[in-house]
Amino acid sequence: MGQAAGKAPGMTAEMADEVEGGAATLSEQAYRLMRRDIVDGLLAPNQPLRFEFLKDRYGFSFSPLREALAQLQSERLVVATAQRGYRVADVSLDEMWDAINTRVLIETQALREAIVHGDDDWEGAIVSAYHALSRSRARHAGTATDEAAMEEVERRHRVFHRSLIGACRSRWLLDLSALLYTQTERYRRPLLAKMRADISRDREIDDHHKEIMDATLIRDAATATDLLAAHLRRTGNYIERIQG
Amino acid sequence: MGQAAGKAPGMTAEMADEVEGGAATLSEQAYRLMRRDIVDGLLAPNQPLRFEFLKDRYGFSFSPLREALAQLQSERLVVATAQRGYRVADVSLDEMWDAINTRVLIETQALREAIVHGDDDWEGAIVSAYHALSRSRARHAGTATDEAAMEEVERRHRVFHRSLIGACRSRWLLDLSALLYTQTERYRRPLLAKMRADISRDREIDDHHKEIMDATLIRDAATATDLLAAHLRRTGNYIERIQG
DNA sequence: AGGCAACTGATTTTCGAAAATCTTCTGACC
DNA sequence: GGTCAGAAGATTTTCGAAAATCAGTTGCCT
Repeated sequence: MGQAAGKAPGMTAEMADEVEGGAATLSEQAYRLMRRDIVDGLLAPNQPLRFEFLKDRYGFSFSPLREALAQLQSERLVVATAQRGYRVADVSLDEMWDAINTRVLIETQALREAIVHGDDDWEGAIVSAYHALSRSRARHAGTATDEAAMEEVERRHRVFHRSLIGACRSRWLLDLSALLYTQTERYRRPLLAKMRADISRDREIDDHHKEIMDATLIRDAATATDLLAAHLRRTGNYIERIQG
Repeated sequence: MGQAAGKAPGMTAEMADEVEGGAATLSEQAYRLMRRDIVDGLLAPNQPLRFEFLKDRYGFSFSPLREALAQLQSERLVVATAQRGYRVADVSLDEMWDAINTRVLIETQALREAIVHGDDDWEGAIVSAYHALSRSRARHAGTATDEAAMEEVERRHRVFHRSLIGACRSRWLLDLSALLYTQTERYRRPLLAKMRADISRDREIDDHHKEIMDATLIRDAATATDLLAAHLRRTGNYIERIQG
């Protein structure tokens, strides 16, 4: 069972489900679990990652854990210090904005290229992803306490964003997009419950998604990329406001 | 001895010398050595990386080797297949152009930001780096057989390019620039001897570096970034021509 | 001749102990 | 009380053997 599909930096746990049934090594499993927990804030920024603690938490012995940490290190989700182990990489508003702005740079370029190359299937995937997301959001509107519902919305949210750039032919742009998505999720996901409880904002988000989609489908690259950039930055502003 | 300075993705072996005297773990050493050998083409594209082979070659036992490979995997220099080990990531002209174009996207943005934020020290670093590179190139012009001389030129080449974006305040752009630099070096370094023996081209390169520097120093971002993009793509064209 | 199962050898991955290193505590000295 | 050296305990990293898996070969059956 190859890992080529599973090894793009920043690949989400959802996308990894396709190979979950395959023979993922223990280190691969550890990598995914830890990455998820870092992104969700369950492993806190700057938290030391002691091996006995990780062994208790995840049930893996040290070697797979170390391999997973080596990968997470290269993705800047953990920081290694020789002889003194690993800790979760810190977060900050500066880092958040750096990640957002870099993500804007990458994803607007990926969107531009998708708009150039996209075909009917690509358009269909966008429409379908938007539809699923929108319905899911509406069905669970204001439901800020149902974990499974929120996970479903998040999964569809991810699929929607990914579908926009689905026709981009640059492997590097797609990989970096996924990497930066993960980084920015570290700021957004811990605030999910609060954001989802904000009904008017939730409605706004849906509108923004639709505007991005519409501009994309009529192949208006300038408008689509502007809307995407604004959407990403608006989330940053919201997070900044909440964090104080 | 912290590894924060040593862990930026794609950091070159030269920059790592600053921490070489520190207590680098065996896995860190393995990572650096293997990365260098992959970039230099000594570990060939698509070559399986057998652990006994690596143990013989580098003198490390399996655990540090595995950790190093995990890092290289996240940097797309090796490909992992569950239960079947690792192999060096393949190269292709398509991949080269993807890496070059993505590098152009990242580095032109980094240069734009450096031009906005750069101060006298930054300018001084550029001038000094250009001077050192140019002198080194002239001193070793046409010397395509002296390894040490070529390494010196390459080191200075790297320092020059890095100095251009030295005043960029985005950690992400700097890290991604280093990562993409490493990727594109996989195509350039194996052809170094041939390129350095091409005297007229070598003189041209020097001229291009100067033009980029001059535009940067007068803060003409549009010209500087155009020249940088053209420089990077010209190298791609040269490689494409040689490879057939 | 082709297909399949079992076996053998090669290779990868994991395990846990040993070695190495760091951190904290204790006791002696000023 | 403060400082320093040594000891003890905690933690990390590495090692190499065992367990797990893969790849190739052999033998049997149709």
